[in-house]
Amino acid sequence: MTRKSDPARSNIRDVAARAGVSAATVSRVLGGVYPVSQQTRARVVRAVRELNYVADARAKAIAGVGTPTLAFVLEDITGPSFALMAYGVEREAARNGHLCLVCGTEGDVRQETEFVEMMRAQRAAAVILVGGTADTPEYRERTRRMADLLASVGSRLVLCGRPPLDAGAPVTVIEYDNESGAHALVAHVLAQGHSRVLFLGGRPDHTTAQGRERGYVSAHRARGVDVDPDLVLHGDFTRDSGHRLMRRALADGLDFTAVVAATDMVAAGALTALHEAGLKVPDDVSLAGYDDIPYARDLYPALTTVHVPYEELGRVAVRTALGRAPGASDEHLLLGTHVVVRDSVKPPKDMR
Amino acid sequence: MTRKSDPARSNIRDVAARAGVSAATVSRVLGGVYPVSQQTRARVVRAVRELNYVADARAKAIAGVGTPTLAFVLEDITGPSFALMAYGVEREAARNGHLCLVCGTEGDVRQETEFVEMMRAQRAAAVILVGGTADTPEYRERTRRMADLLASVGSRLVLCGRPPLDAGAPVTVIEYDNESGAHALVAHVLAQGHSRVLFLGGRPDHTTAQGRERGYVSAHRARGVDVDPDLVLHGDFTRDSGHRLMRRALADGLDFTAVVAATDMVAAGALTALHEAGLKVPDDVSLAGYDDIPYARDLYPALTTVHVPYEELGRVAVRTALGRAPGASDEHLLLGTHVVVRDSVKPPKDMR
DNA sequence: CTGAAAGCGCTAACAT
DNA sequence: ATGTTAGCGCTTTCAG
Repeated sequence: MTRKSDPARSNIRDVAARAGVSAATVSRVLGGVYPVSQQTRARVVRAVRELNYVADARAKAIAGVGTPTLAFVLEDITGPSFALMAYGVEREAARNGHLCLVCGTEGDVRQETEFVEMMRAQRAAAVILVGGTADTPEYRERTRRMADLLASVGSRLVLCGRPPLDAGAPVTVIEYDNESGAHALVAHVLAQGHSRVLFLGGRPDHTTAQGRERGYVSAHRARGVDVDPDLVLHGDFTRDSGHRLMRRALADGLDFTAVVAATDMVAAGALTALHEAGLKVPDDVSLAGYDDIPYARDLYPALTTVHVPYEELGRVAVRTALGRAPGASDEHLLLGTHVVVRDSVKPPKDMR
Repeated sequence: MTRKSDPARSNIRDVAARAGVSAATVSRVLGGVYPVSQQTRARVVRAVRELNYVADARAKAIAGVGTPTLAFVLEDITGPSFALMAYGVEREAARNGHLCLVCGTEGDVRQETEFVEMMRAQRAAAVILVGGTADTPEYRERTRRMADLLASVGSRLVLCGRPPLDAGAPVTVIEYDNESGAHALVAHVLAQGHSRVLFLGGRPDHTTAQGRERGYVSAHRARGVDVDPDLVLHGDFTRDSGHRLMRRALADGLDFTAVVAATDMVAAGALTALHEAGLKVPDDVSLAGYDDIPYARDLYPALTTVHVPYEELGRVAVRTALGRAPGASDEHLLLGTHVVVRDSVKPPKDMR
């Protein structure tokens, strides 16, 4: 028995039949600009309406005229900075008539690899991978392979805030400048007169965390103040990590007058711990964050932090991805950041 | 000239040729379970690897074996509660082997309609529409039409936190209980001894806002305290709205000892305004929010609010959507909420 | 201006 | 176990 399709779903031939024309004609009137007589066009349009017909986008795709698709692969869309990027990506994709697929990986390499392979099968125009990771040989190899595979089907890999690959890989990498952002921020804190500033960092092998930590160190060096290794703590980029680290620092009786957190979320956790300990910010201790997530200014006190143009990052990612030839070799963009001064950093007590 | 495809992209026939078998055989070994001799299988697998072949998912789709897709349409993925739902939707979609398309509408009806039509063309398994709106006849009509159109291609519309349609529409609607959540919250506030509680509401025609406002009113009624109409203000669900409304209330010299905001974002804005005015929460005035977004507990003081199971909402949405027959008529789920007591609500001064 | 037919890349029924 | 042949739903030559 020939697989007769569901009577509800009408296809181009149903429309053609109802309009008394050929499928080719229907395709033409729907296509837009091909010359068709008023008569026929009207009949076809009518049939289309009566049948509520829409051409199957997948069929169009394989015939070469589909809606292009873009994929956005990230760890967890719930993080405010990721959400901002997702927003940028989606908006820019829509602006360019692209559909936008999202995939969460929970930081799991297997899921990431599987998703990318699916996107390759989907013939996605580009796959945007976001979020820092450890920059290991394994990472480079695996990612290089994904880039090549994607390129082989005419797609393109975009790395956003991820370590770049070896030269020649068919990828676009877009980063924001973690090191100089952190440098500027810490310089600001030091300039207020602090000399013992606690750093609440991320995973030691995570490139984003590393960049920010380098900025912390270089700012000290630039000002000629030593960094006390005891003052740099490691955790991850979550609120809970900030909370835990801060409590521990307090319990350990660490000596500091300011704290710089690797992300605003970490700062939020730290702030709560500080409050719990009965410490006032910025009167007793200054606090700064990083990312400038929307909630930063609603913390109390409003958080001094580094603004990262996440939404723009997302937009740029799709723009350059779509602008590039698929097989083109690597390209590297670095977006700037700037510190935004709010109320959480003040000179230390003994300087007032 | 026959449209010879890009030599880089290899198709099933290239693989077949290289392995010295027919396309059908390749399809079979890739398909998995169909009997193929070890010999052939090995050769095919080899050819596949050498060519980095992946079957075109769109072609598979029209042949009837594609990866199903799910669409998530929302106003702005940047809002924390939306992000949470998006997370739930994406995770549950992935768990079920579905791809997840997201579309932002910026609250624009035109964009929404266009997206839904695109999804119909994509033959998405389901389209999940989220976020309250005004429940007008226009809304019902337009949405009913979308539901019918979707149903006509075997897809299904899911309304999440949106006003339900008239009976018989092929939709699934999943709501969270705004009214009783607000009722419980306001009852809690009143129970602390407050009798003049300011309500920072949303758009008067917005169903979510209405539900929460009804809860505010009914809680008063239940306790036999009159609501002063001057104490219910309208804005929208943003942080800025909360800030503005709160400032105005203060400037106008409104008399109240507690404020209940229609969302946590509104509460965050209000809290900032309160701080700016030198008022202490909860010592001078109590404050409560709604939604229990992740940042609620990092506000200072930690915000008493109503927990809405947003992630679960997303998961339930896809589960029921996928579980339902496409043309099935309406179904209505109501998810419960509960108040989470933190530090921002205390008895009023004169009660201590 | 319109239709017949070939093709896009894949799968499945039908033969061997 | 494998190849041949129809499809799937659409677009686009190629002929009129």
